[in-house]
Amino acid sequence: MKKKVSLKDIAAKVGVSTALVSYVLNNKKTDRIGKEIAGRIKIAAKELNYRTNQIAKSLKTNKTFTIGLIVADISNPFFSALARIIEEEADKKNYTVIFGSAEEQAEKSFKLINTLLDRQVDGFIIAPAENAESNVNYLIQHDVPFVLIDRYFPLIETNWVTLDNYKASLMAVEHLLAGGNKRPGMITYNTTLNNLRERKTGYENALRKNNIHFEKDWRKEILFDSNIKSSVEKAIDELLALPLPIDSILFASNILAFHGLKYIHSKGIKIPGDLSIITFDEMEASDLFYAPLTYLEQPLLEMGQLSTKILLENMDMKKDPVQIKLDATLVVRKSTLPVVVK
Amino acid sequence: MKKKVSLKDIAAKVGVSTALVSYVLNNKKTDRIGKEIAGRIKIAAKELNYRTNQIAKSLKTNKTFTIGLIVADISNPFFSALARIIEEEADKKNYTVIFGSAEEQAEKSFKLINTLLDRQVDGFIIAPAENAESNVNYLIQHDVPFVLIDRYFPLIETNWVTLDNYKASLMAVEHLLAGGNKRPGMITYNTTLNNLRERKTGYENALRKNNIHFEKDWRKEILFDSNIKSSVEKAIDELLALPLPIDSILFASNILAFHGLKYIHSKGIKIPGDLSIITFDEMEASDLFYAPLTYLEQPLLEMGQLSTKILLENMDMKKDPVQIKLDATLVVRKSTLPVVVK
DNA sequence: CAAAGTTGTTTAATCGATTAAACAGTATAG
DNA sequence: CTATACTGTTTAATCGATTAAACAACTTTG
Repeated sequence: MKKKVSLKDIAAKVGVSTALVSYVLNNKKTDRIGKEIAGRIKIAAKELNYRTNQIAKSLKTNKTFTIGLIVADISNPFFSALARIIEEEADKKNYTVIFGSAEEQAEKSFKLINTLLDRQVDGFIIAPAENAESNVNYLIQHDVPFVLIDRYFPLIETNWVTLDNYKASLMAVEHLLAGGNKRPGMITYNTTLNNLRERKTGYENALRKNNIHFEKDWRKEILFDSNIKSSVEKAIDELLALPLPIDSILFASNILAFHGLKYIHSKGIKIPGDLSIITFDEMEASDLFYAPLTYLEQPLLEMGQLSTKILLENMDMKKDPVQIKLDATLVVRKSTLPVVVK
Repeated sequence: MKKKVSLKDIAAKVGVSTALVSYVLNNKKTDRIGKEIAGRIKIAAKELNYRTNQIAKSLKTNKTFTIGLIVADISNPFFSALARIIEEEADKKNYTVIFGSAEEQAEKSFKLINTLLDRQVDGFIIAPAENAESNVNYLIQHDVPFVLIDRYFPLIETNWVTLDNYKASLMAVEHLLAGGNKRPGMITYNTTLNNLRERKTGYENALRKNNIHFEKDWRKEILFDSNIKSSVEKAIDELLALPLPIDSILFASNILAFHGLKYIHSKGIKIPGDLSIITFDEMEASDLFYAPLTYLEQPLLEMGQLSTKILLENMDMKKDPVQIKLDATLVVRKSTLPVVVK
C-alpha cells in the first residue's frame, strides 16, 4: 500500500507548519489566518490529493465516527434490510458501520462487543441474543452509548426501538377471529426473548378478549437450535390432530411460516378455506404461493432510522433512555378469510 | 464513554515503564524479561481489564486489521450471504469488516472507497458496479490490496473470484434443450457487467452448439433502473407473442425470476408443460410455488472464503493476480421437463 | 581483574493529526 | 512614543502503543 500524503507533506510543500495546515483544512481560526496562505494550502492539499488519516484523528480526538452493529445474523433478510438502512442513515451523518453476526449467542455477542470496543466504536446498535442481559449491563457499566433494536430486556432501563409485538399479535389474532375463525393456533419459538414473549401474550389476550378459552395445545413452541423444518412439521401435525383441530395459524416469524407453508401445501390442505394463515415479517416470497400470505409488516425504515438517530444523539450527550414501540401494519392478502368491512 | 485503561495505567500500577508492559502483553523479548515482573504485569492487566486500543496500535503499526467490503446492496440476499461468510472468515483471522452499499453506482462506490481508505482499511473486497473501472484503477494506482467478487473487468489485470457464468449459462440452456425444449428464451439485464454478458454468450453458444438458430427476439434485456416488475412482464408478453413463441426461459437473476414467475402464474401458464423455467441464483422462495424452480446455485461459501483468503495473502505480500472462476451447481427441480438420464 | 557479554529494564522517538499556548511583528491607543 | 492589542504563524504537548537503542547492574571469560 502506497504511503499516504500527510499534513507534514503539505506543510513542507507550502513551507509552513503542520499546525497551520490543520487549521486551514478544518476551517478553524479562520479569522486569524492569512487569506493568501490559506489559499495556497488548500491548493497544495488538492494537488497532493490529501485525505485525513482518520486513525490519527481518532486517536487525538477520541472519536472514531464509527458505529458497531451487532445482529443475530446479517444474512437474515430482516437484519440485512435493517443493516442497509442503518448504514445509509449513518453515512448521512458521516459515520461508518462495522458489523458482526452473533448467531443468537450471547457469548459470541460479548466477544464482538469487545472487538469493536477495541476499535473504539463510538456506540452500538444491537439486536441482543437471548440471555444477553450481562452484555447489556457491561455496556452500561462502561458508559458506552447503545440502542437495542428488535428486542429488549424489560428489567434493564436503556434505549430501545422495537415493534409493539403485543399489539401486533393481538391484531393478527383478532383479524383471524373477525374472519370467522374459531380456533386459532400459534407456532412460535421457545425463547425468553421479549419480542416473542409479547407475541405469545398478544395471542393469549386476543383469545381472552373474545371469550375464547385458550387451549394450551393450540400453541406450539419450536426450539431455537432444533431442526426448524421438522419441528414445524411436527407442530402442524399435532395442531391438526387435535380432537377439535385448529382452523387457523399465526406464525411468529417468516422462517417458521416458510417451512409451515411448504408442509401444509404438501399435505394438500387448502389456504384459506381449510386453514387460514397469518405471519409476522414481510413474506414477499409467498407471492409465488397460490395464496399470498397475510402478514404483519414491520416498519424497518423507521426502526433503522430511529435507532441510528437515538444513538447519535446519545453519543453527543448522555440522555434519558428512549424506548419506542412501533406499530406493525397488517397487510391482508389471500391466506386469511375475507373480513367483513364495517 | 468511560475512559479506558491504557498501558500507562498498568505501568503505573506495577511501577514499571510502559515499554515493559507492552513487551510483556505482546509476548515480545520474552527471553529478556523477568518472570516475576511479567507475571505481575499480566495480573495487573487482567485486574484492570486492560484492552489494547487498536486505534493507537494501528497508528503506530500502520495496520488496522480491517477489511472494507463494498457491495451493490447489502440487503440483497446474495450479498448479505456473502457478507456473512466474509465476516466470519475475516474474524477467524482477527480482521474486522466495514461495509457499505454502493447501490450499483460507480460514483457512490468511489465515495465509499475513499471513506474506508481514510479509515485505513488494509484492503477491500468489492463487487464492482457497472463502469467502475476507474475505481479499480484508482486502487491499483494507490497500491491498495483488493479482490473483486462476483464481477470483474476483463481488461484489468487484478484479483477476482467469480462464477463461471459462461459455463453455467451454457449448462442451463443445454439442460433445457435436453429436456426437449426447442426454443429457449432468456430474460436478462441490459448491462455491460461482465458476469451478465457471459451469461448472454453462454446462452447464445448453447444454441449454436445445438444447431438452433439464435433469434434476437428470444432474448429480452431489462434496464437496470427501470421498473423491473413491469419490464419483466412486458418481456414475457413479447416472448409469448412471437409467431413461434419460446417454450422455456432462462432468467439471469433471482429477482427477474421472481417477478417473471408471478406474472406467468397469473396468466395461468403451466410450469413445466407450457413453459420450462430455469434461473440463476438460489430460489428457495420458489419452494412455495407449485413448481419449485430449477436453478444455478452459486458456491457462496467458497466464493466468500476464497476472496477473503486471497485478500489477506495479498496484504501480507504483493502477489501475482489470482483469478478464479467457480462452477455453479445445477439444481434440478420441477420447473424444467424431466431430462433423460443417460 | 579488566574486558566483554548477559540480563532486565528504561528512554525516547515515532505514527499523523489536533490545539492550547507562545511568539514575533504590526497596528492602535493613550 | 511607549504600552497594549491584534494578526498571523509556530512550538510543542498530546492521544496510546510500539520498538530500536541506551543503560545499569551482573556474570563470564581470558
